Amino acid sequence: MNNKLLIYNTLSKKKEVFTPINPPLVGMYVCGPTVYGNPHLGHARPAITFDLVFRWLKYLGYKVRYVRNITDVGHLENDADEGEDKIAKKARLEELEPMEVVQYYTNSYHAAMRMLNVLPPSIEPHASGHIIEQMAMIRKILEAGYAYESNGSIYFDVEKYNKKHPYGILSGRKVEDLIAASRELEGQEEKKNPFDFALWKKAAPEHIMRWPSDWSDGFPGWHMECSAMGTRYLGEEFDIHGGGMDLLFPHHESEIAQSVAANGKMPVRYWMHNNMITINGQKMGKSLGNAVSLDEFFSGKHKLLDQAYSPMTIRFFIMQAQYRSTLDFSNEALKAAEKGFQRLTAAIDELDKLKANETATDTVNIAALKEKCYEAMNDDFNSPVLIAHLFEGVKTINSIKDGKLQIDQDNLAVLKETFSTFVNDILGLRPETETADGSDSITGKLIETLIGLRQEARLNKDFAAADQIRDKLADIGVILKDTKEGVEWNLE
RNA sequence: GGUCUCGUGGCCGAGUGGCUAGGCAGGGGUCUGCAAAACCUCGUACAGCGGUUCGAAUCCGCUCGAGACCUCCA
Repeated sequence: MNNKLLIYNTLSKKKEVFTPINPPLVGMYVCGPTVYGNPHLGHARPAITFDLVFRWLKYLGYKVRYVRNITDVGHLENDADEGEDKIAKKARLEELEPMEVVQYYTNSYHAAMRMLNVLPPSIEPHASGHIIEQMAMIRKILEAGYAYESNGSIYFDVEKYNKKHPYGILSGRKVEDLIAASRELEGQEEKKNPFDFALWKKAAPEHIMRWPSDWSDGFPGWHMECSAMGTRYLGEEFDIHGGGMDLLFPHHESEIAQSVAANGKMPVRYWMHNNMITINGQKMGKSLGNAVSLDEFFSGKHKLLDQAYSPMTIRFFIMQAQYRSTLDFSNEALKAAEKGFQRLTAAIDELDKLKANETATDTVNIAALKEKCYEAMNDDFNSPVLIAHLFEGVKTINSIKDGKLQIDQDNLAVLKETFSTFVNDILGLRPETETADGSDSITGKLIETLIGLRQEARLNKDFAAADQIRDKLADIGVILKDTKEGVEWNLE
């Protein structure tokens, strides 16, 4: 187990060996949701991706401080520096306090994350709770001369910054290209250049969310929160910063510029970006109107969905693709994931019941399988390859069960440990169906009784009666399987 | 228009110079009263055209197609 963890770094566009700044400590910051709407499948992707990263780093023995923010202020509609705050707009439309909107959608985000078995981060800071830190950082940028005041608002001077530091180092953009590509938008006369971004915005009179500052009653710009909170909890330099690929520019690019301007150093060693969920080949996004919320997946109530999909099906579906690839949503693909996941969990049930055979002659070697699982995760968190290896294990388990293979005590122990580690702890998958051992409940006893009656019918070769019992049980969601060891049942 | 990414069998999706990815669906078989499950087995895929090479899905060039970012989105 001496292989190294490789992480694809967006900054270098290469896989790099992961070397933390202060081992065994690891600092990781991931951009969380702007809480103005129900969480959708697109939110699940980064949450699950970085949950996997979090779990694996911890498994490797690192002490991880995982910070995932809640954006509850400063995220504007339309142009980054104009338009209404998303939260404030929702509050106005629904006649709620902005913080009511924030609380409501934060709750629903948390609920969805729990369903998906996403571990809570170590710290979940709110932007609105860190206005002081954001103002302090803006002051440092002003003192360093990389920002200017205009009519009560503070803007970052991209052109000046770019003379000493490359603006575009992360996204591969050049300021000259930005000039050419920038559109003429209204209300930008305050800025020296259209691509300058707001650090602080003076609030219009009708704006509800506002704080007093040295410059005006206003609110921080969107990019400020992540820089300020990342610095606050992880230091001026930390290990990993993650988020969706759509945040690469301008959000993350601007974070780098802000931190370099304020602190004089690159804030992050490894930038990680998950790719998008697509639907019919197009990005799933709230503004595109093709987003399906997680609740709709769990209930099946959406016109694009043929059926409901359980949280673990969604989780498995997402992890069957590498995080840097786009993942295309379709009912067919989700159903395939559902079946595959059922096959995996069924094998895990069997694994508990397997017996070792000490006189085994052609016993299987599990150590190699475990090693391959380990290598897959160390290769930039390659969950689809990990899952492929686990399915090799599934085949092994089923063959042992069928008596076609034998396993000794040591290998059986390793096999159980491997599945427990990689399926439960790392992939974070948990079984969803109730197993057949619920025979101590009244319901269980009733089912066992009916199975007994069916077995009598079968002995008497009264197959019509036997099949009728099986069909009726199936109607209420109890599935029977006749095996060599007897009848197994589980709930659908 | 600029920057970038990608095009893998019926579907999803790994791999990225020579060695079976895997899952789902489908065909055939074993087992079973039947069914289900499981196991065995089959399909002979890498957008197109050219080039490099002993050898390319994998490298290079061109063509076609798709997508992302450049404005809020995870």
